[in-house]
Amino acid sequence: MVPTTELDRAVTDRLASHDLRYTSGRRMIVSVLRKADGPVTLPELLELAGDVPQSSAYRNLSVMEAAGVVRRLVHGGDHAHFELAEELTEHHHHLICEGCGSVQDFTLDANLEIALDETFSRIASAAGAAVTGHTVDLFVTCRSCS
Amino acid sequence: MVPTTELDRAVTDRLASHDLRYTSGRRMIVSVLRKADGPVTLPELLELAGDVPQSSAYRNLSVMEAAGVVRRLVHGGDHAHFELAEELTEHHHHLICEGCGSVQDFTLDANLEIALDETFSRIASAAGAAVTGHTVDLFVTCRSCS
DNA sequence: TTGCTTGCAAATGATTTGCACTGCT
DNA sequence: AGCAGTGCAAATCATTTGCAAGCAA
Repeated sequence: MVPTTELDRAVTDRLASHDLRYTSGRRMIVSVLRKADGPVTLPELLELAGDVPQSSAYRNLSVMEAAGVVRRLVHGGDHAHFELAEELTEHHHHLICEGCGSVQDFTLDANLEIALDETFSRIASAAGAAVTGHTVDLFVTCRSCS
Repeated sequence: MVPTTELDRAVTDRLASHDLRYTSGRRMIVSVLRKADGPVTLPELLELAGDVPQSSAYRNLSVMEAAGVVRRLVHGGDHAHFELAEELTEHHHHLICEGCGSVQDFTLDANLEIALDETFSRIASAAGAAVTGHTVDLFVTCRSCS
C-alpha cells in the first residue's frame, strides 16, 4: 500500500523505524484520530472505525504509542484517551470536563508557552532531571454537565 | 478523639460536612500524606502506614477524595498517587519521572501562575465551561533513571 | 439503636496477552 | 520461508463492592 498523505508518510516512517508495518488496521486508527476533534477513547474509536476487534485496536494503539505515532492520555476516567503524537500534529493542551470526561484541545499563547518552557528547563535541571514533555490541562464543568 | 493540629481541624470539618467521621484509620492516612514529600501510591501508603487493610485504605481514600480532603492523581503508571487536597496545603505542580513513575512537587513563579489563571478563565468561558482546576505537570527522566 | 466504619472475600472492568492462523515481502 | 499482524478467548491486576460485625453518638 502506498502512502497517500503527508501524515501517512510520516507515520509510515516512524513505524518502519521500529520494524512495524503500516497496515490497514493501523491506517484506520490513524484516520479516525486525525478526523476526531480531540482525543478519543477506545469505545469511541471502535464506534468510528466500524468492524475492528477490540483487542487489535488496543494492540495497535500500544504498538503505535511505542513508535511515537500515538499518544495515550490518562485522566482518571474509565477509559484512556488516544490522539496522534504531537510531532505529527501541533503542540496543544487539554480541556477536560470532570462531569462527562470529554476532552477538547486548546492552545496557549506563544509567549506563555515560552515562559513555561524556560521555567520547566530550570526546574528540571535543578532536580538533575531531563525534560521529556509537559502537560497543561484545564479541568472544567462543561455546559451540558453544569 | 479531639482534633490536635490545624490540619486535623480542617479535615474534621470537611469530613463532618459530608457526614463522615475522622476515624483513626483516616487519621493515619492523612498523617502519612502530610509527612510524605510528594504524592504517594497505595502500596507506598500501606508501607508507611503499617497494619492497614488494603481495601480500607482504598475505601478511605475514595471517601476522603469525595470530601475534598484527598486528591487522586492518575498519570498512567500502575498505581494512582494520592496527596492532601490543595485547599489543605498549597498550590503546586508535579514533576513526574517517566522511568520510575516517582512524583515530586514544585511551584511556579506567581506571575506565571497568574498569567495561566487568566488564560484559563478566558479559554473556559469561550467554551462555555466553568473552571474547576488545572494541572501543570512536567515529565522528565530523573537522575537515577537516565 | 441508628448509622458510619471496617475487614474479608469476591467481583469488576479496562487493558493485556497466549496462541494458532493469515498475509506481507 | 520467515517474520509481522490479526482475532479470539483467557488472563491480569488495580480498584471497587457486598456483607456481617464493630464502634461512636
